[in-house]
Amino acid sequence: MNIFDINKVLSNKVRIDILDWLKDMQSNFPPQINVPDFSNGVCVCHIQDKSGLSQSTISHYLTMMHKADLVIATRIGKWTYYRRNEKMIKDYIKLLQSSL
Amino acid sequence: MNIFDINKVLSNKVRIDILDWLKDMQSNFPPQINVPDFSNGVCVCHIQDKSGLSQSTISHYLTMMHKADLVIATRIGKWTYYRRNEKMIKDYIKLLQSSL
DNA sequence: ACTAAATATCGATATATATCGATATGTTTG
DNA sequence: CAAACATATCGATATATATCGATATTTAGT
Repeated sequence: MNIFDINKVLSNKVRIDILDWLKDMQSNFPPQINVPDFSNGVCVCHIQDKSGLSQSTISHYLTMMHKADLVIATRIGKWTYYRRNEKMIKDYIKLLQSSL
Repeated sequence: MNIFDINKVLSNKVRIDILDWLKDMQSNFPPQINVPDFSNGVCVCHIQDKSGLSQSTISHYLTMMHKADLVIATRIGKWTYYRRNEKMIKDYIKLLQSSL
């Protein structure tokens, strides 16, 4: 893990927003249809709807957040569900605390 | 204060390094000549020497770090001394902790 | 006032990021 | 297996960032 690489991912308002929305999926997103609950996260299309950006842009953002380990991706059928990687987020903050 | 604006400043290795070097100025920089100690920080030329980048680049970096309130600048004579703004750095980490 | 030194700003260029629409890939279902 | 759908990837373009050398500004000492 590298502070400035993660900071790059987090230097964009929409990506910070996505991480924030995923903190409370029940209130920020419509109920899931193809899975019983939010335990795997939220599908790309709902994040896209909320962001107002194009499908390709949001998919790209989620991919880079996933490469930085900030989110966990789960493919179920046609859908990919994304949720926060709380451990990584905590580790990142701890690293900042100790090294900044 | 805005998380992603500060993250932009901190999404560059050299700028993170500078903040780190300024944590222990005695061991990271030669003794100051025109001022008695490091209480106001380190002059631009010493930071430039350590970084290996051009004078204009380092001056630019320090200016943006200053605009983000991450460092405090003090002009004494021909020299500008930069030191960490510990309060701001703490506030930034706190904000990250509470909002990320 | 003139010169030299330290820093800041300007202008240029190369590289990176943001963002889109189009296309490809993978999955489900008729 | 063909069609439909969700997501991922590609290719393009506009904007931003990194970085330099050159120039301007500020200050100190003659």
